Amino acid sequence: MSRPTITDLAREAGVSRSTVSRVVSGRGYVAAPVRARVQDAALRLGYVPDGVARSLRHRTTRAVGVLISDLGNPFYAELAAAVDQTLRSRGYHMILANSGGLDDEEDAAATLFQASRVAGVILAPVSKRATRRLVDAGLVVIEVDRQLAPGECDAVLVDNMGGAFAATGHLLGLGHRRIGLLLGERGWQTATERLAGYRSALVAAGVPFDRELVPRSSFSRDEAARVTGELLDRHPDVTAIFATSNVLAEGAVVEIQRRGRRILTDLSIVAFDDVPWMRLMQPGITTVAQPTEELGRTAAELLLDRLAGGGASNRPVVHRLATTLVLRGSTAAPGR
Amino acid sequence: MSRPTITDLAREAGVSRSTVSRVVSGRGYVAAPVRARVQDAALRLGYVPDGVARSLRHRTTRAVGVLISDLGNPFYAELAAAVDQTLRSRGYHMILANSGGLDDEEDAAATLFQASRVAGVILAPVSKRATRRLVDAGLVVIEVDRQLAPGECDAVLVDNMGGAFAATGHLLGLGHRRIGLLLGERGWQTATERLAGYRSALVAAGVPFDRELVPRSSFSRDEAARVTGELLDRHPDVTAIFATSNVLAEGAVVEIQRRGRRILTDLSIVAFDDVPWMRLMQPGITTVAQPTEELGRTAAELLLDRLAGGGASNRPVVHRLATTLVLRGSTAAPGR
DNA sequence: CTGTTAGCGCATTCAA
DNA sequence: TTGAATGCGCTAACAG
Repeated sequence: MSRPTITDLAREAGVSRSTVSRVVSGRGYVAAPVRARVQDAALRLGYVPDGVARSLRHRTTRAVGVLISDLGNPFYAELAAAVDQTLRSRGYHMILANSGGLDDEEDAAATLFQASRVAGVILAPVSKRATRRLVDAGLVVIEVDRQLAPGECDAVLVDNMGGAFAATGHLLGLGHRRIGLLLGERGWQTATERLAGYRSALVAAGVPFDRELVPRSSFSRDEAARVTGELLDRHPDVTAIFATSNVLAEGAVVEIQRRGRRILTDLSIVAFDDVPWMRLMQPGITTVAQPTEELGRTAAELLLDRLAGGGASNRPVVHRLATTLVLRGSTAAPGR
Repeated sequence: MSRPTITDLAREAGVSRSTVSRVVSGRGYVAAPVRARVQDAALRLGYVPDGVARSLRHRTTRAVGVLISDLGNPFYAELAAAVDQTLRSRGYHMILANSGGLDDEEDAAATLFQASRVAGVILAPVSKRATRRLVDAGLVVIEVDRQLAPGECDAVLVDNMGGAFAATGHLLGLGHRRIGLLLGERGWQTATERLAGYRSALVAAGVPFDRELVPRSSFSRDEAARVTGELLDRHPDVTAIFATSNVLAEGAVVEIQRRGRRILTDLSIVAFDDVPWMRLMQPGITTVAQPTEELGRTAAELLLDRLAGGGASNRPVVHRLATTLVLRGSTAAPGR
């Protein structure tokens, strides 16, 4: 009734358990006819090797812990999909968890990963605590999208500053001087770097930075909508908005529409992170595209290479992937 | 250097391994001071119980295999997120795999789940083979979104026929008589049921069914765009399109825009499956909303209940969740 | 209340 | 080329 083990297989095929082990694991010598007999029995019994027992024996698994902020956000979903695909093509699989950006959840996930004896971890970190703990426990860990523990593990990031510089520069080039910036939570590395890109573009153009144009908000759509409203109320001279994530952009668009203002004609908008709806809008949303699929693939490959190459032997590497400014119709000269 | 085990803990705390086991697993009697001593040692050593060894001993894990078609599709991503959340709140976690709608991939995932000794499986099935194998192996399995093995396991579905009936009825009520239907791959239960809803709404309105208005395509965005183009070319009398998934709707919208036709004014459109961009469009896309979060939560709860209640004791249950027609601006009387 | 013993299913010595 | 023996880390009788 319960699932067959090598012992059942051994009895069925009339050989010892060791021999069965050799054929199912594909290691060691086994005479061809014996091998065939065992394989036959395996098929008959519907035998599937017990990965748990195997893992205990090998003291590691083929599982990789993947921790992202929010599966509902298409950016993270695509990232996870890319990680999964790369992992599977090399015989690994993924234990996926959402942190929701909460460090308690992140800690819980880290514990889960440790307990599961995963081969490694890929995470979009929330606090450096979890990363550090995992690294200290001897696990291979890769930080992705954000880096909170530089020098302690590999990281795969995008050029946030360059992307933000390009986006802001594009608006400035069109003649905008009062540009609202939707940033999400401060303190997150992506936010900090995108802010830096925005500021340095302003400096390059000789336009003064006005902190009033950078309202505080969370990363949520609704808060982005709210602060967009406040921004437009308090600063009617704002002619463009740079929303530094797909969700923030969504909030901004919702609010602009709610007020009956029209994108492009009344207000230019640039986003960060290209997601499908931005192409569907009319006009399409100009945005800084991230190489999301490459981000996930690179992280997974880095991890797998570390595993093959014997862990954290060499020093940590950091990949910075380039972004691309995708011009669509949502940006034009002000006051048109 | 390697991770501490109960043996290390036992030595550190000066007790036997069984006692350590009792305190870390929280089962059995342990004197308070001894307990404290062990917990102390655990903290000092950074001990985390080995879930693999535990699983081997218990002959089951706290992992649930989750198989969906495509993480990149917001419907599945949201579904997976809901499953994950419910699972985690009850101490389980998720091994997530993408089938991409391919039965080979599904088989591979089923094998992985079996090998991983998951407590149960939630899947959006591709072929009945995998479900059957899993059920035969004694696993608790829940089919979600589609049911391919009726009577063999629980299923959580939405009222596809009712939703399609409502959507089509809405268009008919506005006066449309020639309604294109984008269905995706035939043979998928969702497609079949949505087609049935479309047809019965036509019957109810006394409008003849024309198979020419139901072009063949896959579920991909690009193919949806292509067949939308062909449909509009061959049948200029079509005044409305019903796209039965969010991705198909995306393709239809892209093609309509490419031709410079305008939604609502030139052509009404109704979708199935409410995703964020449909609210962002102007006009917003009228659609049949699925209770996606509830779908995932219900599936997870059903699974967990089965596990608690001792497996597949009682007969399979099927949940049919209601859909809601969300009226937005993309539908109007024809020829306006 | 605590320790001893045995074994979950598998892979790996080591002998034969 | 095959089999016997051992142990991965943990839990569950059972005896003390």
